[in-house]
Amino acid sequence: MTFRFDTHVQCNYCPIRHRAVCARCDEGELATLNAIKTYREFKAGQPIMWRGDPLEYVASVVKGVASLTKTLEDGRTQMVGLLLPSDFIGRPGRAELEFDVTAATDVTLCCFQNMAFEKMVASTPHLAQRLMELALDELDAARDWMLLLGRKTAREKITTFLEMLVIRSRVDDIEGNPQSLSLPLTREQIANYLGLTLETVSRQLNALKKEGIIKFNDRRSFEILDFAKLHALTGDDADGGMIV
Amino acid sequence: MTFRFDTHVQCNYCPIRHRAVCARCDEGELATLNAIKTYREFKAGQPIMWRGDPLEYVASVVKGVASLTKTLEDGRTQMVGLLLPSDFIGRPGRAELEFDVTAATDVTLCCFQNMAFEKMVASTPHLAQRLMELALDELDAARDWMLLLGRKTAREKITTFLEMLVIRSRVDDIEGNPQSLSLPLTREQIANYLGLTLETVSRQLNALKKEGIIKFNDRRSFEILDFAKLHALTGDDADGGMIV
DNA sequence: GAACCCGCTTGACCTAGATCAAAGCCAGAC
DNA sequence: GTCTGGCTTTGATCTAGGTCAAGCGGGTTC
Repeated sequence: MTFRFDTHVQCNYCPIRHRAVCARCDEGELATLNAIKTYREFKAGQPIMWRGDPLEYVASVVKGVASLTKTLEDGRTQMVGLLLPSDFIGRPGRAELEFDVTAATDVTLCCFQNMAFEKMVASTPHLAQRLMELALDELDAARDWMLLLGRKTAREKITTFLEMLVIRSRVDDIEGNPQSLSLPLTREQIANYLGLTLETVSRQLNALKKEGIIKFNDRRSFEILDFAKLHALTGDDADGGMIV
Repeated sequence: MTFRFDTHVQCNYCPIRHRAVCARCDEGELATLNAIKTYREFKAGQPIMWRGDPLEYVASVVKGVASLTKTLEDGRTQMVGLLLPSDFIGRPGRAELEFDVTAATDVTLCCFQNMAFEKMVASTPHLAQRLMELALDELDAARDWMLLLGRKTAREKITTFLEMLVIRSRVDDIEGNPQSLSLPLTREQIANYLGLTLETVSRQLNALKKEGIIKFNDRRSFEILDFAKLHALTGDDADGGMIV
């Protein structure tokens, strides 16, 4: 089944219905949300929100990939989060963002006007709870990434990143080919996510290809040929908190 | 005024009363919390909680400094958080921790038995709200640190760290000498926080001393001699999100 | 007060990854 | 078809910070 998000899709048919901020809402709550939501589309590369802007709406990512980035005065940038479908943009009780949000691929958002949403959170424990869960998930992810940025080698960073894509996509593409994955970022974006340069990313990726661990179909999609070897290169322990 | 935390201090006299998880609680709510709280003390270096342990209690740091650390299988470790007075340990709705918590200095905690606390959160919006705020604060801090770990130079890392100590201590030591700051971590701990080696930390610190930007009183306390120069070395923009 | 330990400093050297530079490879525009 | 511009690859070189190693307080123990 495919959807067109430029129309007002019913929540029941929404692909992220059971994982997004609305996951725990009952039919009544959903109806209320449904009334205040609007879809917005962004082309790859388009800015979604800027750091410091007043936060007019909050949103769930329905489709596509968005990135959160921070920048130093001289232009060095670091991605501080990658938003995949069902992830949430916006922070309850905060007036503005601490980073830029950009569409990495074409993105569809399910947006809620901020004030209305806040009001609804205050009176809907199901929403408040879920928001807390999502915030804690992000915090865990941020801390895993701190370990990666501070202590992992280039090789470990790349393999950890690829493994994360596999794990997240297993959840996401229910019907899709589980082997062939899309690489939603350019080499430069990957570099900014991993705290590397784009040259190092390119070299590592091609080295993994030569070693028969991964294979590219085209430049933006790849397959894992040897998952065990990939995992062994991440530096994480065998069980490692990641549930596969 | 000084307190002895081995006795059951009244919340009203608690030094972190207005910033900790209980900040928004009214008198009645405070009484309930007061009834279920206990103080615990830890000597510097002692483990407070281990990763993967079931979370028996949650706590506020009343006094001292605790660290959150993650470790790779080969022993490389990265600090993923530094808990100063009023910071909270534990995560609502989560059964276990994703990292180790260790006392960096002597630490006093105000502990709440987990189940009782959870129950109280569910029925006390003041607590739930404050918990959410604290989680988002931690998330912001984690993301600032991701930028530091991924993109800053050793010099920038050290100066950012020192600046953070100054800013946090301005809030903390209301009556203390604002100039002389305690350095609550060893060189090795600082290195683990900044994604460096202890040798590099030592060299950078001594270089800053030679340049007349900081000065050591003894190995564990220092003064900032030139705050403007210090800030200029952090790589952050002039306004930079940090409110000083 | 000698021995020891632990955290720290300092020096010499090395390497992973950055930097600089030059092609190669599409995909879309005209 | 070919031009153009944005990615990507690949090579040569450089360097910040890591690694290894030796020594230095100064606080505690016996």
